[in-house]
Amino acid sequence: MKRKITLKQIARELDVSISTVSKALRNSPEISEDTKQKVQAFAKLYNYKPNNIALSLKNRKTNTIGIIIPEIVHHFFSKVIRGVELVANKRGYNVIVGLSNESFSKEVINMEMLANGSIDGFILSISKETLQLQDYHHFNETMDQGMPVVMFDRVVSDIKCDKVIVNDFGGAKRAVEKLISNNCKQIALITTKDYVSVGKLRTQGYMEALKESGFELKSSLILKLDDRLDYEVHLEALEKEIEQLFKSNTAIDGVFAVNELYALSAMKVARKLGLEIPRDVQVIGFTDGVLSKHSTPSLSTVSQHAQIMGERAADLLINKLETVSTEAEEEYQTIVIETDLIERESTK
Amino acid sequence: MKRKITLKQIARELDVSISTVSKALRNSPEISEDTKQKVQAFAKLYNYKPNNIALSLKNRKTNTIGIIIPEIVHHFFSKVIRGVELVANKRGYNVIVGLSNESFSKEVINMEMLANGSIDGFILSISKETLQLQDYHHFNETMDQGMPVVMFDRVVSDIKCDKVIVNDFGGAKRAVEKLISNNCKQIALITTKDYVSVGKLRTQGYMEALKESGFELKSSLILKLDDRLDYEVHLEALEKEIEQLFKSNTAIDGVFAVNELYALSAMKVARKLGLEIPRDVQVIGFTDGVLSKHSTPSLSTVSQHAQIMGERAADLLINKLETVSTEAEEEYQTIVIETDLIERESTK
DNA sequence: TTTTAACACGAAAACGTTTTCGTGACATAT
DNA sequence: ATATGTCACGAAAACGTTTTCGTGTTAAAA
Repeated sequence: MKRKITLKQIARELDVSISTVSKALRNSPEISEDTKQKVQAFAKLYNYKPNNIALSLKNRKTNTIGIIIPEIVHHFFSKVIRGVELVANKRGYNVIVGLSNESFSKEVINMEMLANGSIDGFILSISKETLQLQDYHHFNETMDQGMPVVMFDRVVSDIKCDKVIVNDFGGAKRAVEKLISNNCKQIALITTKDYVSVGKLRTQGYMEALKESGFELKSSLILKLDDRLDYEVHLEALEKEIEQLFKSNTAIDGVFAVNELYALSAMKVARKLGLEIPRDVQVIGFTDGVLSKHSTPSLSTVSQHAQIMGERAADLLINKLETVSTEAEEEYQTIVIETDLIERESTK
Repeated sequence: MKRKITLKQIARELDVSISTVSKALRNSPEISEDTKQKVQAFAKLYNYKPNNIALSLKNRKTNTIGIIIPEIVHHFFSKVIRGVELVANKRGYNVIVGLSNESFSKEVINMEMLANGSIDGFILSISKETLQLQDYHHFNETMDQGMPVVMFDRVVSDIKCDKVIVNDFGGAKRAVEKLISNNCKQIALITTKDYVSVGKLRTQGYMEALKESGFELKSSLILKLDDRLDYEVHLEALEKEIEQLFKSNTAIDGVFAVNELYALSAMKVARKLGLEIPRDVQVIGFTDGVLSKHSTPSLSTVSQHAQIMGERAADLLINKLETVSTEAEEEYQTIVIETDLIERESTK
C-alpha cells in the first residue's frame, strides 16, 4: 500500500526544491528542459496528482457545488441532479448532495455544514417545512457571506438570488385548456394547500383557463390536499378523499392534478366507480415522473424538463462563480423553463 | 457582504495570538477563563466556524465519502443514496456523488477526480461497461493508495473489498417457488445477458427453483435481453421481444422477470394477447421501484431493500475509516441483504 | 576586464487550522 | 536569596500546493 506521493517527496527523491518540481510539472519556462523531463517522468511513474484539498485551500476555491433538495427518491429531483452533475462535470466541478428531507432544521444544518468552505455555491429547492415557516434567514446569511445561491422549482420571491423555475401557471393553464377543448364540462382540480408555491401557481393556471373560457369556478370541484401527509405511504387516505370528490360531483368529466400520484389515484378511483378513462373522465397530471408513462392507461401530463432545469441552474451558478463580481452588480436572473403537454391515453 | 471570519482576524482584533484563539475556542485549560470568555463571545458574535478545507488538509481527513453509481434517475440507486446520506450525516460525513452513466471512462475519471484528496473512501456500484470490459484496475489502484472501497449490488468477486449485496439467488428462487406453489406449470424467465452479475444470479435462482421442484428446464422459456439497449427509450423493441416469447410458448402461465420494466412489459404484452393477470398468467418482478406498486394490476415483486443497502454500505465504510488499520489485518466483509417477496395483484 | 543580462533554481509566504514546545511572569517552597 | 513550579500565552511547524522574489552562475556586451 503506497500512499499518494507529494511534491515534497518528489523533490527529495530528485534532490531539487519543491518549487522546482511544481514549476516543472506546470511546464514553467523558468525550468530547464532537462529538469522538466526528469521531474515529469518521475511524476508520471509514481502517478502524481495534485492534492485537491491543498489546492482548494490555496485558491480559496473548491470547484465543488452543493445541491440541497428535499428528497432524492423522486423522479423530478433525481433528474435535476443528473442535469446539475452533467454540466458540473463538464465544467470541472464536483457535486455534493445534501438532503433536507423536507425538514427546516436539516436544511439549515446541511447548509451550514457545507458553507464552511466545502463548496463554492449552492443549488437548492426549498423544503416544505421552510416554506411553511417562512424562515429564510439561512439563505440570506449564506449569500451575505458571498456564497452564491441558485434556487430551482420551489422558490420564494422575497429572496434575491438566481432562480430556475417551471412555468407552472402556463403549464397548468394549457393542460386545462386541453381538457376544455376536448369537451370536458366539469373539470376538477386536485391540488395541494397554497403554501406550496408550485401548487398555488398551478391552481391559478387552472382558474385562469376556466375563466378565459367562460366557465364558472365551482369550489366544490377543487380538492386541496394537505401534503404534509405522505400519501405514498397513506395511499388509501388519499384515495378516500378523491372518492369523496367524485361522489359529490358525479358530473366530473375531466381532472387536472398537480402531481403524478394524485392523477394516478384519480384514475384508479374513477375506474373503481365504474368510469372509463378517457371516455367518461379525462385526466392530466403534472410531472416528469416514470409512472405516467407506464400506467394503464398511460397518463397525459405536463412535462417539467427537470434535467434541463438542473443544467440551467448549474450553468447559472458556475457562470456567477467564474465572473469577477464587480460588487454592486447585483443582477439576478430568473430562468423560466417552459412545459410540454405530453398527450397519452388518459385524454382523448 | 462580509466574508467569513478566520482565526487570524479574531486574533488581530483581540490582540492575542492565533494559537490562543484556537485554544480558547476549544476550551483548552491552558487558557484563562477571562480570555476564553472574551474570545468565545467575539467568535459567537461574528459567527465563526472553522474552515472545513483547512481542517481537512491539517487532519488529512475530509469527512466526506464519495458514491459512484451508474445512474441516478433510478429508484434503486436513489434509495441507496438516501441510505448512505442518512448514516453519513448521522456520523458527521458529507456525501459527494459521481455518475458513471454506465460508462467505463466516466467511472475512471470520476474516481480519479475524487481520489485526489477530496474524499476519504468510496461507495460504488460498477457500471455495465466496466463489467463487460472486466477492467478493474481503477478500483485496485484506488485501494492500493489506502483508500477504502465498499461495493454494492453490482460487484465482482475478483476484487478484494467490502461488499453489500442482495441475495439475488435466494430472492429469485423464492419468487419462482411461489409461482410453482401457485400452480404455474410453464414459468418463463425474462432476464439480462450474463455479464450483469445480478442478472446471472437471478437466473441461477430461477433454475435452481425449477430443478428442486422437478421441472425440466426449457431454454425456449428463457428470454435473455441485451440491456445495453435502453429499453426505457425503446419500449416497443422490448415489447416485441416479449411478444415473441409468448407467441412461441402459448402455455406460459407464469413469468419471473429480473427487473421492473421487464415485468411490466410482460404484463402489458400478456394483456394485449388476451391473457388476464393473474388468472391466466402470474407475474413477479425484481426491484424496489415505484412502478410495481402503482401499476394495474399492481406487481408482485422481490424487494431489495435498497435504502438498507446504502445504510450498511455507509456503516461499513465509516467503520473502516475510523478504526486504526493494523496493516496486515486485511479482513473484508460481504454483507448479504435478504429480500422480501411482496405479494400484490399480479399473483394469486 | 568589468558590467549587464539571461538563465535556472531555491527560499519563503500564503491559504486556515491544530498542536507541540518554549518562555516570561509570578508564586511558592527550600 | 535561590530553586522549583504553575500559569497563560506565543512562536512555529505541519498539512500540500502555487507563486513571488531573490540569488548564484554563466554568457554576452561594453
